[in-house]
Parts: sequence; C-alpha cells; structure tokens
Amino acid sequence: MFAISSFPKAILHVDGDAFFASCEQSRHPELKGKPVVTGKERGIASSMSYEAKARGVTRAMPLFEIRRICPDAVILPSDYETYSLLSRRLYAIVRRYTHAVEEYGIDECFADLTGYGNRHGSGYIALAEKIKHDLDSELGFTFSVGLAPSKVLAKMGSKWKKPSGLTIISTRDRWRFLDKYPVEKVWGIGPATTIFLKRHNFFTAGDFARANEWWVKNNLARPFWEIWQELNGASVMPLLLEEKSSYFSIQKFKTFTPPSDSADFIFSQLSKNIENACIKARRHKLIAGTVAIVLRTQDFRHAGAEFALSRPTATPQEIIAAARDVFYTLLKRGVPYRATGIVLANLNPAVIQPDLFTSGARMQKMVKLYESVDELAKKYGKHAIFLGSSFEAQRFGAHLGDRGDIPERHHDKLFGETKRKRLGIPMMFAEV
DNA sequence: TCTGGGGTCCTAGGACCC
DNA sequence: TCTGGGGTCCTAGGACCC
Repeated sequence: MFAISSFPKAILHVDGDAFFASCEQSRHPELKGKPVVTGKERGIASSMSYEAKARGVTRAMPLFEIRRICPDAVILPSDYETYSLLSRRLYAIVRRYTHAVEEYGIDECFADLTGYGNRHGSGYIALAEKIKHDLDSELGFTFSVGLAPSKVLAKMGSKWKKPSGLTIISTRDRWRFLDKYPVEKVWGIGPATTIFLKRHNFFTAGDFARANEWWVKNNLARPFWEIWQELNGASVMPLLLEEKSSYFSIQKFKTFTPPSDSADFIFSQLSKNIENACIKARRHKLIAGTVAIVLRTQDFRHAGAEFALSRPTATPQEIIAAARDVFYTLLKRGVPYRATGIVLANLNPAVIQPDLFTSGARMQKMVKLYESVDELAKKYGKHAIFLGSSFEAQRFGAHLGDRGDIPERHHDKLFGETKRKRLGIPMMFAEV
C-alpha cells in the first residue's frame, strides 16, 4: 500500500496479451490451448499465441520455419475487422471506469484513474483489478496491466509480468523495478539514446532516473527529460483523450451553377466529391465498404443508387471506377443536373499495424501513392493534386474563383520533375 | 537484434517580416 | 542598403513508436 502522497496520479496501462492470436482464439474457441500464429498472408509470423511462443515461434519467423518446429501450428491470415472490433470493446470497457482514456494502440490504452481511488491507494488497486477482470472475462483472453503515478511507469508495469500480470509501481518503491530494468527497454528510449546513455554509464532505468536533473536537461532533448521525470514519479505526459472518430458515413455534396447536362462535366463533379470524401476517410483512417451516389436535377428531384465495393477502400480510383457504371445508368441524357453527391458508408478502421499489411502488391502501391498525395495536399493545399476524372470540375471551380487553397506560386514546384520523382508520384494523375 | 512500413513528435535551420 | 534583435512559419531530418 502507498500513501496518496506517493501516488498523486493513478495512471493505468492496459496491454492485450498476444493480441491478434488471442482475438482468433476468442473468436474460435476450438483454438484455445493450441499454438496459433497470425500473418499467413505475409508469409511470416506477426502474432503468436503463448502456446506457439512456448514452442519457439518468434516474431517475423517465416512460415516454413514455423511448420518445421511446430507442425501443429494453426496459421491464420490477419483478420483486421475482428481485431479492431475487439479493440473498440477494450476501450469501451475501460471507459466504464473513467472517461480519461487514451487509445494508444490497437491492443493497448492508458487510463487516468486519479480521483477514483482512496487515500491509501488500495482503491486504485481494486479498480485496476476490476478493470482487468472485466477485460479478461468479457473479451475471452488475458490482459497485462500496470498501475503507477505516470505513463512511463505504468507502461513499465504492464510489461513487467506477462501474460496476465497486474503490476503496481509507486513512486516510493519504484527502484525495485527501475534497477532491474534495462535502460533501452524504457518506453521512449531508442537505439540512439541508448548508445548515448551507456556511454555515460547509465545502464538501467534506475541509473538514468538517478541522473542529475541539470545534466539531463542540458544533454538530452526534451522528450528524455520528460521520461526522466516520469521515471521519478511525476506525471508530465498528458493523456491524449481524443477518441478515434467513428463516422457512420462520410458525405460530400456539391451544387454547381449553372446546371449542366454534360455527362463528362457532371461525372467530373462526382469524381471531385469522391476525392474529397476519400481525403476525409483517410484522415480518419477509415475505409468504406459501400458507396451511394446521388444526382440532383434542376427541378430538385434526385436519383441515387447504392452499391457495395468489391473490397473496402478509401482510394478514389477504385471508387470512381465502380461508380462510373452506376453513374451512367442513373444519368438521363439531355436533363440538366445541378448537384452531385457521394456517401461513403459501412466504414471501418483501416488498421495498419507493425508486421501487418494488407495483401496484394497493387494495393500496397495504391496505399503508398495516396500517402504521397495526402502529403502533397498538406503542403500545397487540398486540391493541389486531383484525378484526371475530376479535371473539369477543378477547372470549373478555378474559373469561378473558387481555387480551394492552392497557392498559385506553388504550381511549378508541384509538378516539377525532381520533386515528382522523389515523392514517387506517377504521371497517372493526368488520366484515370 | 535483424526485418518491415507508416505515423508522430521534436528540433534545428532557413526565409521572411517588423 | 545597412545595422540589430526577435518573432513566425515552414521544412528537413532525427528519433521513436506500434
């Protein structure tokens, strides 16, 4: 037990044990007790159940090697939808006890329990036990939990005993943990800083925590001074409480005047809306499973159609290609239209995790391409780059003086050959 | 510890303005 | 145009995380 004075803040860190493999075992109970490995689509292990770890399967181990040392291993492709669903349930369970929850990773979160304990701290421990119990029993696999006065110490606590550990680190008895903890394993201390610290004879977290504060401030960057403070029991890293946005749908509608009966022009308007909706989806790391397109005529009637994508995506090429056929079945020749709209629905998190990538080289390239596009958009404005199919709409907007936020002076740079090549932007933007 | 890709934060330095 | 200091904004690169 510890007095409140040694526990000014109560930060919890929760970490799923072998999260992806555990999700599979939870979803398919017949796999419980068996060596389960995920990552089949990549050909290497990305997550292993503890049964598989016991048999010697390690991260990034090639499948042939896994089959050799563990012939009865159940090797599964990654199922992101299930993992992110269980991830959201993890956050929701912790939020029953406090709203101050930071969704740090798909399998982990921080929570600030300050104010929910009592003056001896036992209330915090009971609370941590309760949260762990809820997680273990409701999700069907175990979690490791750390309770401490700071994020860095809480993270250390959850790593201390795995699987299914609950480790409490108070300011007063922190040395017991710090002195046995290699400095390079401290959250936030990477290879470069490790080399520097070891050169100055700091080998454990305890060594570093005992370093002179003035020396730390003057010889290391600010993040490491913050780590130093957190190791000594001060909570200086705030929890980032912003919830991952969960849209039910993303819509983009745009009216244009005068109305037009040009199929090319109307489609380019739709194309532009699709691009904008995709930008928003990607910003929130979402992919759409279904799409609805809407065409509005001059007399305010509108026609719409909804269709499913062959696979969830947030890349406009795929959606535009799929929308093209639907568009031409909706469009009535010779009728003037005044607006188009797009609705992206059936949204799911586009989960990108270490070791876990969606299969298919083409998709990889597309994802990468759009990251470059988003990058350029950040630099030059939202509409600096657009698909050929949106060209008419872009030109139309420009003609009206609606230039989005493209700074004129950047045009030459943007399409400069060197930059284009360096960023890997192919010429395909000229035409879909 | 290596590998792998992507995101985020911090810092240093340059451009520009008052 | 020079002399200053000081501010803001942007970018590149480093470090680290999952």
